[in-house]
Amino acid sequence: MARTQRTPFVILGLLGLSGREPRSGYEIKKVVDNIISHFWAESNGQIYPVLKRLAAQELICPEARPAKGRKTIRYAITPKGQVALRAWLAGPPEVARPRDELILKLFFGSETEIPVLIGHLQAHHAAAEAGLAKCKAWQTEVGKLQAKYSPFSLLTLRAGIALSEASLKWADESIATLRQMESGGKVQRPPSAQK
Amino acid sequence: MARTQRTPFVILGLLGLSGREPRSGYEIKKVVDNIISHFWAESNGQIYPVLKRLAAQELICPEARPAKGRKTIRYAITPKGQVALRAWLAGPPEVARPRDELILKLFFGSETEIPVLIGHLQAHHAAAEAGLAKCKAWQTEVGKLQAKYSPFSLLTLRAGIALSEASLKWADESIATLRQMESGGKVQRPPSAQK
DNA sequence: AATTGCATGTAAGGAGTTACATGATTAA
DNA sequence: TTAATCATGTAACTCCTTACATGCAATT
Repeated sequence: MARTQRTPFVILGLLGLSGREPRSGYEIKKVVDNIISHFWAESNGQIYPVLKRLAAQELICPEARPAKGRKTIRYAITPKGQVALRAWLAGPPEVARPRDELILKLFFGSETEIPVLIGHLQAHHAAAEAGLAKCKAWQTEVGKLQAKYSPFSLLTLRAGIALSEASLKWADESIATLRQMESGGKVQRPPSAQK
Repeated sequence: MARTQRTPFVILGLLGLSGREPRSGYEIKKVVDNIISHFWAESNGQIYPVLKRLAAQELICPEARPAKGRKTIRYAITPKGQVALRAWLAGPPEVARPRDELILKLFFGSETEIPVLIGHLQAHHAAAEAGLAKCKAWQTEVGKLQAKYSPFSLLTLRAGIALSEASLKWADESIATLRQMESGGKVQRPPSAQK
């Protein structure tokens, strides 16, 4: 009985955001990818069916005017939908079951050649750096257009930045440790970089 | 066609670890829960079927002697299994699709009362602190028994510690920011705590 | 004698992904 | 005209979890 579905609440949340402008599935997908991609992902195969279900439950409501030109269905959140959203938001956030493949491969490092591990870490480093840059760019963007964005998005961006930076630093240290191990130095313990 | 299953490789990896002592499903589950729980989780409903499949593929091999007393089936990794494990370890680690429910609820914070958000953050803080303590305890344990543990486990513990600490610090700052917002201060931006 | 821990497993069910299908509209 | 983008949707498939079932052994 897998964890209960979160997609409905992502949709309700986004439709409830500033202005409460009705949005189509396509637009929701774009917002997810562009704005909250550093902590959330959704696929179309999930969005469209949920959209229909939410409409059937009257938590969202398809826009009356059929939007001349393209065939787009924009949905708006209903009062009932807002109630459901708020109830969910008030509940304790479920903690994701940890599953970090990079760490796992590192843990089994004795079965691998060190340069391979260093490669994995470098790839992770690059990805984290890209993510960090994106968060920082967003941060200045949000800082400028404070009218458009909620102050809460700054909180979440800070999370992305803090975690990315920590991860980056750890990757650097780990690469250094692995290089030492490789060059014969029997380093049994990574240098304690803590204060 | 969901992401390919990682459980087989967790099992192969653990069976391939120091000593290559054969282990039962029950023991594997305990090792996962006790030693790598800060970055990986497995359920019995996954372990036992995979164990059978791996045995059928001859990547692992059930122990000959039936272990008098209890009915336990211990498996050892085969040479073929080691090849499979190494091939997987050498491949690029897949990055998990991000899905952080705490951050999501924070992002939709305008639909919630601030004290509720603070509660979420405090719960997260407590959990992160517990995780951090566990990693640190393990770190000293591994440091003492260096013969028993690989130096790679120190690398992964450092990851757990670094990430927990960053998360903890972020949570503290966020709680402070929310308190300011609550007490009327129109704080539009969290205090930039970066150097 | 009863409870706890050891130990292996199965059944049901949902979440979520990838990949494909379909078609309209706009820009080159 | 061709390609890219807009836009919605479905099908297949699998991972994974929860919950239950079963029984032996050791302890209290």
